[in-house]
Amino acid sequence: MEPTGFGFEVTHTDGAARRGRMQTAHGLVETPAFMPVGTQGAVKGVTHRDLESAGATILLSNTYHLYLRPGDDLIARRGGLHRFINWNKPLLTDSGGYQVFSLADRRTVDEQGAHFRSHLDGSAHLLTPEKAADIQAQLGSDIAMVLDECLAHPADEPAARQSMERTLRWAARGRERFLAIRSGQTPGVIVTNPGQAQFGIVQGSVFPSLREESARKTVEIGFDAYAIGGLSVGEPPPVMYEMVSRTTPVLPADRPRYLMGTGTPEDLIESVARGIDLFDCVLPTRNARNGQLFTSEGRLNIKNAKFAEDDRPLDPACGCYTCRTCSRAYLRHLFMAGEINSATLNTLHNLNFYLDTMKRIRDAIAFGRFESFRLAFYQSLSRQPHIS
RNA sequence: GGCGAGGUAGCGAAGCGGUCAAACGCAGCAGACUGUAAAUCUGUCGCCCCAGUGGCUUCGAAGGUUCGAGUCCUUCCCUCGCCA
Repeated sequence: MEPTGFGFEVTHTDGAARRGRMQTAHGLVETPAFMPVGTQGAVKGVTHRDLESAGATILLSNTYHLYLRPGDDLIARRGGLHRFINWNKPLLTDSGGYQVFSLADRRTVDEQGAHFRSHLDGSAHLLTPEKAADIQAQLGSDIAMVLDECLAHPADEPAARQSMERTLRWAARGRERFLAIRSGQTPGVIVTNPGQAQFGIVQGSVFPSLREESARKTVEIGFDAYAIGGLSVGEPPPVMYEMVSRTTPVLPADRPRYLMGTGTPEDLIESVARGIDLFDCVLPTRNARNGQLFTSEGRLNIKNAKFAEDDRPLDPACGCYTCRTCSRAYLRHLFMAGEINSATLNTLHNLNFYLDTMKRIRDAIAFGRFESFRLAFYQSLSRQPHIS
């Protein structure tokens, strides 16, 4: 373990896939891992207790949203995000880089940073790489992300290069600020987690040479670990897999690799096969609220009329609370009736499915059987495996 | 019994001579969702098909006026309100 409280150890490899242990200031994360998304300090529809019993070991939260409401100062006065939300396990905070993408019509970007008009009250806010580091220091997450520019797809190569190079300059500034905070040179900033680590983010759109250059230069800046950003933004999955394949070999083998914002169960498996250790995605939680459930036999839309009198569990192969206690007919009724329990039960299942899939992936790697796991996974979906 | 208001697609409700198979909302049916402005959004929603500036049948019922009627007239049936 490093002085920061952060460390990583690869315990097994199977092809490019790795199984490992990531140490943070609030505990250990077995990798490959999936991080449920709790943007505003909560995963929508479920309690922390639900998350723990589903096997979540690390949650993701969001700098931009918590800064706007309730404010990082308020959270710092409560002793930091862990204490405020009463989650005593690892936390990662995204920097707000994704909001540069998702709130594109409410912001402008220049060299300084991203100028936002708050979606809550229209007020103006400037998020710089330094500010993102300050906010995250006050939140006290175990892993802070550097501010990047998540570029929309498609982008042409000159634009992608320009954006990637700006992200590199922001990365250097963000890193410098992070180190200054750590060494106590920022009196105005309340540090609520001295063991916080910081990850850099690789950009470069869908251009392999830009991805490779971004990875190399981000590593040169020197972060605790590295993420791949700007994917899962509308490009075809094979393109994303190709970008991952081109990027992971450039990243240090002794540091975790985090593919941001991904993905479908297939995406997770394909990315683990290419050397990814960490994921986050809103898909299991958002789609649960919208009636789409992930099962061992593929996706299922509980809204469909064909489930109205279907007495089977969602996924006979699943042992989650929802599958143990609810029929498809009941879950459909709850959705159609707009019952809050619908969101909760569906979210519980989807997260269980995702986290269980990750556990199976870890076990498969440990036993050196990841490729046969991958093939079996496609077989259960009655689909052809991806071939790169 | 008298006076008044009204009967439009599964429900609610626009429509006041042609551009009406008929706005809009709900319900229904289907789809999308990938570092969460999302319990959201999109499509569809009389019947038929070769799926289109396509065919057919509709706006309480029956008749009528008109080149043309959901829209005007007559009669009837039925709802609701007020008065007896």
